[in-house]
Amino acid sequence: MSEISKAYEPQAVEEKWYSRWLAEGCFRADPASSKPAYSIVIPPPNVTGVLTLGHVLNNTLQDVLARRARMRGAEVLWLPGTDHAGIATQTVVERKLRKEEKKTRRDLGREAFLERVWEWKEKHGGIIIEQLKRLGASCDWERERFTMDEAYSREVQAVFVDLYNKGLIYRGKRMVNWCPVSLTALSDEEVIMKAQEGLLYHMRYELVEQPGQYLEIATTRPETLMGDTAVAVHPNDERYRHLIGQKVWRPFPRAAIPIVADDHIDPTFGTGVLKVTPAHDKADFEIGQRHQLEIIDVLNPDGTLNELAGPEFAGLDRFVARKLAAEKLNELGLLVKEERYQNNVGFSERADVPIEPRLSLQWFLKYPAVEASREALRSGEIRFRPERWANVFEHWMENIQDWCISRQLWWGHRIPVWYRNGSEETEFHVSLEPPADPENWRQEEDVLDTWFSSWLWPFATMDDPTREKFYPTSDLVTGPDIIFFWVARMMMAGYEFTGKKPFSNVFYTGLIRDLQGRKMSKSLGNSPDPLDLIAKYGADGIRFGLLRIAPQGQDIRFDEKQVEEGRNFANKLWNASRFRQMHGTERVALDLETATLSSYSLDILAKLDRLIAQVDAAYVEYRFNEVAQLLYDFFWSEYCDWYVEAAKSDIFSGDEAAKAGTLAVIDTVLARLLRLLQPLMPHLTAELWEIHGFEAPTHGSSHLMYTAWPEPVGVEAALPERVATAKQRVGDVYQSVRLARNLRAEYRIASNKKIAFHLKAFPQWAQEEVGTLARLVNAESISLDPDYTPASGVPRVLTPLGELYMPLEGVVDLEAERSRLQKEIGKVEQELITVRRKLSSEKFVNQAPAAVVDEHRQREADWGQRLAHLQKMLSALGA
RNA sequence: GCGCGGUUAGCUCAGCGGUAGAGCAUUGCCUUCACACGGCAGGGGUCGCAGGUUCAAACCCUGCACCGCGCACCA
Repeated sequence: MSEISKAYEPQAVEEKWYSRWLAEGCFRADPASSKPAYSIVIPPPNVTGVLTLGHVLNNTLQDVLARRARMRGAEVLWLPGTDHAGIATQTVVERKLRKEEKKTRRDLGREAFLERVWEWKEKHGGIIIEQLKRLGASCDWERERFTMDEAYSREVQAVFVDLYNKGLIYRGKRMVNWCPVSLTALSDEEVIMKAQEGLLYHMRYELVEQPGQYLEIATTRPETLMGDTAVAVHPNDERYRHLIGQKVWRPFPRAAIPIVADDHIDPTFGTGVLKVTPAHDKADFEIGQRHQLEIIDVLNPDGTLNELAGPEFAGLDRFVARKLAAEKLNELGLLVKEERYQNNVGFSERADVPIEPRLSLQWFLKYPAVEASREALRSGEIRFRPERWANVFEHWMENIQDWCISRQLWWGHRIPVWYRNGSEETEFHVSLEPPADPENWRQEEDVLDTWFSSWLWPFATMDDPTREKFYPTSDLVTGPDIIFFWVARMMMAGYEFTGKKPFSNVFYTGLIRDLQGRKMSKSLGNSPDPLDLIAKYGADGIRFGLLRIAPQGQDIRFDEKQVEEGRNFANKLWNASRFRQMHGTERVALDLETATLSSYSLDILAKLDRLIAQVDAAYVEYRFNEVAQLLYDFFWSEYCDWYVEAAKSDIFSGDEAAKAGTLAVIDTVLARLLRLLQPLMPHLTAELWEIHGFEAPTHGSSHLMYTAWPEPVGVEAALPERVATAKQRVGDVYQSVRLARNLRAEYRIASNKKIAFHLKAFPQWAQEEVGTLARLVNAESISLDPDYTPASGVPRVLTPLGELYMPLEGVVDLEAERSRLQKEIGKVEQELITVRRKLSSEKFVNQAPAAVVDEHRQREADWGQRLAHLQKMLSALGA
């Protein structure tokens, strides 16, 4: 086994294990299993998507949960798949079509275009699925689903029909958010408010009844004034009260429009006068309804102006028209001023252009099961972690508006509605099947919002036996940015259509940002390709690195250093295993009763037991970063830096019993550690498990991933007194080591130089540990002569094991030693003062918990003893 | 405007009532028989500011400042 390479090389190992797991069906979920069920559905990435760091974090967390559940004896289903992502996918294919064939989708026609999209999907879609495999995701790939699969589509349409029949879906002409680029309506959630630097134009409209008198109006959108059908003031605004009911001249096209009074107007904003454009603003539309105003739509769907805006404007883009309108007002002497102004403008999430409020005929949904969903969170039937996201959810649910679910796209689930030809769409048929006489009917052109299919994901992806076993799902891992888009809607769909919650826990990850705190985005080019990172550091490296810095629901600033750290950790594990293999490949079982166990061994076993308990506790709270950190600290610091170094005494001692005992402990620690790390670093741990030939109880397969989650060794319960003594001694030895190394470093002694030490005034047991102490401080020897009399000025330090002297030829500096000791005494005195001040406070002694007071008393005694000892050493130096 | 986060070592972040921590970076020593993707030792912090509660506050409370996010919006 000594031929294992010096550095861990992840690529080959990761590939080997992943294909082995696939070949052996390790990820397969069996609905007929008698094991308890554990299930997760993947948040389906867009079929157009490529893996981002966000996906890496999100899916690593899911994998950790799934893998740990397997080790705890669950039958695990992690169900993967992709989302058809209506607008995104259609846009990608349209762009390609335009670029390669200079054609639009309309040139091809609906059917031919959809064929192209499917072709594209077959060829390029689902890249992300292959990328997830590189990460080590233990999804049951045989169950991969797509939101446009036949069965899934049917379920989507059935849900539409059902909701229609329940009276929750209706069609209506309403103000919707219109995307002038995608040419479709959007839901409120797909609109992102952004602060914009713009201009506030102050213009004036002449009063019809009082020529030469003007009403000043402030607006950010002069290009819509051609659609103004009124101006409005607040009914109680003294400045304008007398004008209500009169008229003003709209300058172009010139027309007299009324001055109306409406409560919606804020008299303190601008001039207190609002131009009312019912066709192009939601609030204006409502004012228009209240006052029966005419609606003049001056915009085309693509955001250009139409002929109603007048010949000069027809065909102009809205932003070009804005400037022109301002110029024209200026020419007419109607522009009072322009001032810089910051306001919020709604942008289309996909196309990243300002949306237009637009009156159009759309399908809407009144959300079902709203109360059941809210109650689920309140009662704890569903839990969010971190819990603060529940407030966000609650707030949204409170103010919930009907959902515009129709989209003017081709790629998606076509709405199952047919209109009778010639009926002006007043007679229609809502059903899964077309009407019996299809030639007389025409199907609705629109498709459904992508999220109208995603909200069924937790159950529409499952067949009956699967649902029986695995639904409701256990955990959901997703980003808080889709609480409304997805999580809330899944809850409503779950209760409405299955009568059950869709999941028990929702874990919200943080967003991954760059070092400047910016969101990762393609356009900024600040998003590293995870595949490159995997190639460079290994999948386990990136997994561990991200896990370690992923606090609960907090945003993360990503630094490649963190991945490097993960890689280094993997390498350290590799080499610790290599070290073990160098001392024999035979496994030695640990028998606590009979084995020869050093204090160090007992101590590390106790620490291992504590680690297991801490890791379990962290998992209960979904504190993944803590899990990673605990394992990292234990392994690197406690195990490698301290235990293994100390254990070398036994390994190289020639005492076979001591060596065997130590190797058994090493095996015990490594075997448990590999199991604890399996969910985090599945490939590396699988490889090492096999190299070592470890064995453990399993849940039905010999793979590490199916071994039982580790139980504590129970060393403290088995050997309470010996462990207590060992802990005390090991603590003292390690502290002494630190002090001795410090002494060496202070005298600038090269790390590799062996030094002879003398130890005085030691406890009896120190004799047993002096060999290990010598090894750890790289001592030539440590003599224990009680009569040793140091020459004046010999470097010395007081350790828990006694006075340690480091006689060096030519280094006898009385002054230096005196000042070193005095400095040390000064520190100890300071500590004593602090502790004594505390203990002299009556309130502290009477009111603090007894344990805390005792701790302080103990501290006082320790420091006091130490002070006395130091003073003795100082006087021995000769004052 | 309302709400939610954040502010701790040069950087990225843990800690969230009882003597300030990690990784990276930095300084010095070391290629000694697991590992230089490494080891040892060190330097570096009045825990955003101001009050308060408490025997004890980085941690709890109140206010303020700055950064980020969400919701709602005034044209």
